Amino acid sequence: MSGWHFDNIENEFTRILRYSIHHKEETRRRIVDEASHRLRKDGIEGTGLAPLMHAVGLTHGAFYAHFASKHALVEAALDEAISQTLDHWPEPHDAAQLNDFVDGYLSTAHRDNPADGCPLPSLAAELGLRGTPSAATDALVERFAGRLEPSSLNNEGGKDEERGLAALAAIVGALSLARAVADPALSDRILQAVHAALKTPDTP
Amino acid sequence: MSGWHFDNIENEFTRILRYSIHHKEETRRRIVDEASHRLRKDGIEGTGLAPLMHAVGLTHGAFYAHFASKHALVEAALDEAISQTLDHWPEPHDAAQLNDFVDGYLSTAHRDNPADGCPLPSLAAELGLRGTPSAATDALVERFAGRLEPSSLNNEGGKDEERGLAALAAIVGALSLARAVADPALSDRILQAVHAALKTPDTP
DNA sequence: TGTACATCAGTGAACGCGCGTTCACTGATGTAC
DNA sequence: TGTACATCAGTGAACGCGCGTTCACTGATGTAC
Repeated sequence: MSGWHFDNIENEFTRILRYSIHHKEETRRRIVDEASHRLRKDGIEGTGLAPLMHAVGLTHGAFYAHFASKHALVEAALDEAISQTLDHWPEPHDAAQLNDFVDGYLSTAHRDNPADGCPLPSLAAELGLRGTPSAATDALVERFAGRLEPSSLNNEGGKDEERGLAALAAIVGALSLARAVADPALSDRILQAVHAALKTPDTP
Repeated sequence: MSGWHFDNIENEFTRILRYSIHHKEETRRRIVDEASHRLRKDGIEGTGLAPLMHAVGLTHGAFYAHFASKHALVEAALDEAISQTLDHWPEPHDAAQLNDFVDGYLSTAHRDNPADGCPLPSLAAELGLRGTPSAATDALVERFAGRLEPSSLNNEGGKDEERGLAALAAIVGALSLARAVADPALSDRILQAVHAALKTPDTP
């Protein structure tokens, strides 16, 4: 009797998990993933819900089965972009890995593919102007700056933390500017210039 | 006879200049000026023509008496913002003036008033993503980088031009990030960090 | 001086469109018995 | 096995709104004679 009762509950629970939640979670994940790329490529205002949902293979009406509002999606998609970014450029453990980090960040591939890159160069301005700053952005800044600490922007003075933040500002600014200028040669020179400036003293 | 003829033309010309062109030019100037501030504060997509025109004291219908399209206004307003920026931070002639330059650019006043500041931190991403890069942006980057050349981002190696571009990337990135983060303390630390990194070696 | 006319910056209503959001409905899946 | 019912992710039409853009019109200014 009580066994049957609990079995019933478990079956009900399993059914919900197996079909309802798993399937819905997967769809939600696909929406967030697509949005995280579109956000970095087209900006927040430039990312419309209808085109987004159609890219995922659904009609736009389905959106509100997954999110309360566009703002909720933007938060989730930004978190996803940040998480992908932190995974893509992991903590460097020696000077060589740090150089790889900087090389990759300042590469033309990164400049030319904002959709798959760091959200800071593409979204920092919009996040700042629109007054929707999230703690996630702060976390990305702090963690990225931490990973850049061993590099030295300056010859002496200043704490490591300061150097990391300055290096982050330089690479984010470099990518922003490299994408904004019309002349490809100038764009390359910007990346190169910051690359040279960030060379650690022990790797001349 | 011919004198009367030419006088007539001159009067006609004067009339057109005094009322028509002067008045219209003044109105156009007011539209461009207002737009240049709104662009830096709200972005290109965030700047609507109707609110803009009403801020200038006109109805939105009058807009197309002055500009062929929103795009034409954006170009003019960006040129104006760039020109204002170059005027506001003139060529430094010694280390002290260069330090004033960097101090002003990285000030909390500049961070907190994007409408009156450099268009690069607020507009670089939108200009890059939307694929509307103008030669004016390139000119601002080149000239600003030139003005920052005496500063050294690195202890040695690299040409002056490289150092100027790297310094520009750092201050533009610093402002972008300082505006994007939620925590005011982190925002201040970013400005401070780049400020410390850009201290010239001869002014410790 | 007075009347008829020309100019043209600015008005205000309207257009088609894409936006974020809502909602009654569908249809596949699974349960009840 | 077969029929009646419940669930719920997704559909598709519709909403109000602000956007960039168009256009017939107004009204102040000045000329013609």
